[in-house]
Amino acid sequence: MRVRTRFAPSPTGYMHIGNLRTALYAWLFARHNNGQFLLRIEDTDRNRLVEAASDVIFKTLRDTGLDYDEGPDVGGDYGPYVQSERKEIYGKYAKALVDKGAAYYCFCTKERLDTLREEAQKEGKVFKYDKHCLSLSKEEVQRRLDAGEEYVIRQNIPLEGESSYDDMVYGHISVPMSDMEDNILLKSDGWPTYNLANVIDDHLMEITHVIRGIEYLSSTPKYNLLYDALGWERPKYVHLPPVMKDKTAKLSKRNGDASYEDLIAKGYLKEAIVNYIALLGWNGGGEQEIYSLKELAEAFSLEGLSRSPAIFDIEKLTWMNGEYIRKLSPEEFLEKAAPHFDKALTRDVDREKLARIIQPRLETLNQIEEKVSFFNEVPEYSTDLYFNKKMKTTPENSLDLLKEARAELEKVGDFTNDSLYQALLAVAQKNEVKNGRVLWPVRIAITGTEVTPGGATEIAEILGKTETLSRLDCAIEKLEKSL
RNA sequence: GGCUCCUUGGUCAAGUGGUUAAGACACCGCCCUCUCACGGCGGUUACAGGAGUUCGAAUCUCCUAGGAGUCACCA
Repeated sequence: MRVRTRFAPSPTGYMHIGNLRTALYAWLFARHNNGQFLLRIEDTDRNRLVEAASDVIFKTLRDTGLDYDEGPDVGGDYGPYVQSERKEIYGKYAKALVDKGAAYYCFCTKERLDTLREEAQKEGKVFKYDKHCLSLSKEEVQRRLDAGEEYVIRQNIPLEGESSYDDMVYGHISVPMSDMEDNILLKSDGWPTYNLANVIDDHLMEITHVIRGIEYLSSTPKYNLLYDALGWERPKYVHLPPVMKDKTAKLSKRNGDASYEDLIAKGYLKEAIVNYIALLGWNGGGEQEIYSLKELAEAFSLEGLSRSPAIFDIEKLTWMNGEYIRKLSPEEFLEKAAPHFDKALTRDVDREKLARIIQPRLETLNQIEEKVSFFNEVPEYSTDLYFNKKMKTTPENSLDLLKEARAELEKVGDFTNDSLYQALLAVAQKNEVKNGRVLWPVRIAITGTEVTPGGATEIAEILGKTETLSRLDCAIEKLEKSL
């Protein structure tokens, strides 16, 4: 039997990390087993429609490399893949369930239900529908249907016994019938609820493994009753633990927590995001942490899935992102950095050289802006920056060496790192001081910044001779004034 | 509250009756070094608690505690 998995999100307009991870795992399982992966849009809640929300889903899956064999925008033999285009199908099966006695028409008004709910609450009990309409005779049901009365179709849960199944992650799950309610399968607006739609679609689309969030773990026995009533084979189930923001709260857009788009906007690489979330709830048993999508597909197995919630740790993602940035070829890096350079640089500098010194020092692409701003102009700074204990520099001793350094640098024809470094080293040697005594002040003088990506001579090379000397002159002048 | 599930360092986690209880992030220290970062080396920190089974328990059982999910004409 060929493995078929699916990702079935409801279109909300963004892709949150937990959802993406669910899609990833479903995709990985399918690919690992040489199976098929499909996308289905669950939009049966007509009150919550969001304009063009499916586009975010299409785009994110395409972006991350989670290609689907069937789906709304790619077609397939089991379509349509959007639930709102399958309305008649659900109605048909809802009625079939009624005929089999597994479901029944219910005409109870909102008012009656509310009253019941209130009473239950007063008595401190959990409200459960009382199967009131189950006792209606066939004739009466027909009469009220003919009269055009509003109705829903409810699942008829047996009064006794239990329903159980074996989850591939959580093991044996068993729920007493008495704890299940006669949930609504078909709403009064004619649309199905998730309870009905997921069962019909997963069966019709021949899904072999249902991979979804843990929120469905305890309602799955109810769905199984439907499979049984229809005489359908139940799929295998793989429920996934949640992705948490902290110990007690789930990651959610409502809390302002990062979505996939947000992370991309913050300068994270899609490969790093995918790699990181793959490890949030799964591991291959070994020590490998950096995985390409392809490697993940090869290594993925259900045994590696965790049962406990995982907290989303942006720090580790950030570290991993740094790893991915460093792995980029110079060309790839330049391409990804370009928009940030455009934004950050007002002066014309050699981007290739700049890229070379900055690439190993980045954890996110967005850090480029802050790290290169001194190339545009020297910021306001205090001459206190010339104090450095380890280098044994002070504004006073810096001034003298700066003057000497300036004179030497002016003589350098080949204005490259190596030559510059040699020139400054010579200054240090001549004065019989440690290298830092001259390198530190030079770097401060030409950057006005305590921490820079790269050393004095690397930066001088990028700045160029004219700019370097001019900055040195300004710095010398500034020092003289302050002393 | 009922039901279902979960519980190894701050975080992700390996571990399936006998281990000095891995590794990674973070943190700290040292080295490298023209600052920072990278890299290298080292360090602090964990089996939620309690009973039991067993020669022996992070691993099996039970209880307690904590947490999560669910209990909609949302998915």
